[in-house]
Amino acid sequence: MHDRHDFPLIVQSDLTVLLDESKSCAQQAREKLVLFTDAIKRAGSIHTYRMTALTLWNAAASGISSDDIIGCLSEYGRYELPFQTESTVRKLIGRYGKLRLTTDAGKLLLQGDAGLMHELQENLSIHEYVNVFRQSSLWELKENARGRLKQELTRLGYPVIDLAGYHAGEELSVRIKKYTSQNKPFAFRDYQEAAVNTFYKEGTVQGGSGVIVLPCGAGKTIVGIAALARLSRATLILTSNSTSVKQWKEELLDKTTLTEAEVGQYGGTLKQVRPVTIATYNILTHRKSKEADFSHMNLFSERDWGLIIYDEVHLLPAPVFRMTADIQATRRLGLTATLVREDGCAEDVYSLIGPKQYDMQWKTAENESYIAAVSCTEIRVPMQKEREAQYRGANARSKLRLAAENPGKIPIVRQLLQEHAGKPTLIIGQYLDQLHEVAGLLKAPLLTGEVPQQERQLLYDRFKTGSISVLIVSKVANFAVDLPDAAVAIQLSGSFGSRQEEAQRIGRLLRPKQGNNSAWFYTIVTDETKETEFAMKRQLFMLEQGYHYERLRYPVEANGVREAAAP
DNA sequence: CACGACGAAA
DNA sequence: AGGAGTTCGTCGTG
Repeated sequence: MHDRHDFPLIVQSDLTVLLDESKSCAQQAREKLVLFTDAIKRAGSIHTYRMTALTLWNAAASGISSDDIIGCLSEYGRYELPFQTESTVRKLIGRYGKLRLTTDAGKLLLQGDAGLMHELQENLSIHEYVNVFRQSSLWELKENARGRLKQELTRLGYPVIDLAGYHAGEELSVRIKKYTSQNKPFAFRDYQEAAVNTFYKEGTVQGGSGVIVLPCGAGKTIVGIAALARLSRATLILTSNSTSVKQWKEELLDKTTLTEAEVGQYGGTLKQVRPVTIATYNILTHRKSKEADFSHMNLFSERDWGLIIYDEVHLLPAPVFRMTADIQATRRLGLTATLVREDGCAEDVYSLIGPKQYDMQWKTAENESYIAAVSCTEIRVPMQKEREAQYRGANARSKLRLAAENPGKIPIVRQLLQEHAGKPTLIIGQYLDQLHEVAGLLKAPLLTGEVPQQERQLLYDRFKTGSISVLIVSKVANFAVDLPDAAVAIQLSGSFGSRQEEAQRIGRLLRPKQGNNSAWFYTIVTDETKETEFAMKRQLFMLEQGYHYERLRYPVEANGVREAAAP
């Protein structure tokens, strides 16, 4: 075999794949790799990706074959594939499509490969969902088993293709407007149209439930609206917070022929159940006391919904999964910028909402100028000399905080502000103490959870018009949908390895920009502390999306911060 | 009755 | 492994 030491992939026998970024073709390899893996680690230029049953089935659901995967691994692999890797991949991908849920004469059936189903019959956990084992390749299921059986089989390692169909739901007359309320021409972008086409194939039972993954700022709401209009049925929209509820309503009224009287908000003091109803996950899971039922879950049955949209499906709470298991005959559309869940419920999203139907790499959206080009930089500053001893003596949890609140970060912030003077800039942090201090030093306004809505609006407006160019924000910024976009974001501290958080924060920068469509994201961490590790974990998602973090170190001399090379 | 303040929950 | 934010519902006040 000729020398392949310059090839970027190293495939390991535990189904992890190392990508060496420094090799040629690494970017090409990554583009293919991310279609069937998750990113799990980064150490220097070596990125670790992993194939799991779930990543492989999601790949299979979007039309990728074993040959494509084996082909990619062999083409870019430095060594021959380890023993059994190929067969394991083929085995897992092969399971996709082996089991199908169907209906016949009103009965729910599981059909498939006789050998496999014979084997599964040994699993006692399956029996409670089965009415009659008619044949080894055909089981008649209990009426309410559809969701829970899928969940159980997925857990056992066998995905089910659900072809049991959907009930139509209450009809609703709705069309997309050619011109928005402000008389601007409106049309779907190609990828939005394509996403909806995969989700809903007229006259078939395929699609109809699943997840569409699009970058922040690529118009997920618009995709939801397109699906709603395509189906023209009563729709329940679930989302993460009340700002987002308002935003959905505004978009619906702006882009469709739906009237005020047809769109209801369910939450707070308003409990409207209308042909299109928007609610938060929070209210669904709210109970009066620990023992009481989830009384608001009735919302699922209060109308004959033809479609349920799960916005930010990566945030979906456990009780809503349970409810969703019971309504598998209703079409379901999940929307998200990232399928990554830190709580391990990705499997439930797959089995109960549906497989991934469509996704687009953030880098692709950037290349097409749908979103701004963000350059990401991690800046490492040393721990202040006088704090080093304190840091060493501290316990694990105060260590992180000491590192995060390192005052040595402040001069860097000043320098970055100078570099990007005049551009709308967000300074984002995790600890209120630190943020208050920075706000005082920089004489910039601070937005936290305790700032009343009115005042927030005032700050947003002033930021939008440019009368203030720097805004310091706490975690409110993670989900405040109406926070204006910025061109520069500086992250002073962030929470433990939350990829979602990093993605949300960068999402703030993505709206296309005037001029050369550029934006900058800086994350400042204290060198040689736990904080760098956390930062690395947060960056995984963006790395998976093809973003590259530049890394700078700021050496300190006796008299302070030395000038570093401009990024 | 409308509204804001407050505590509890997850 | 933790801090911050959000939301609901209740209670007190004008």
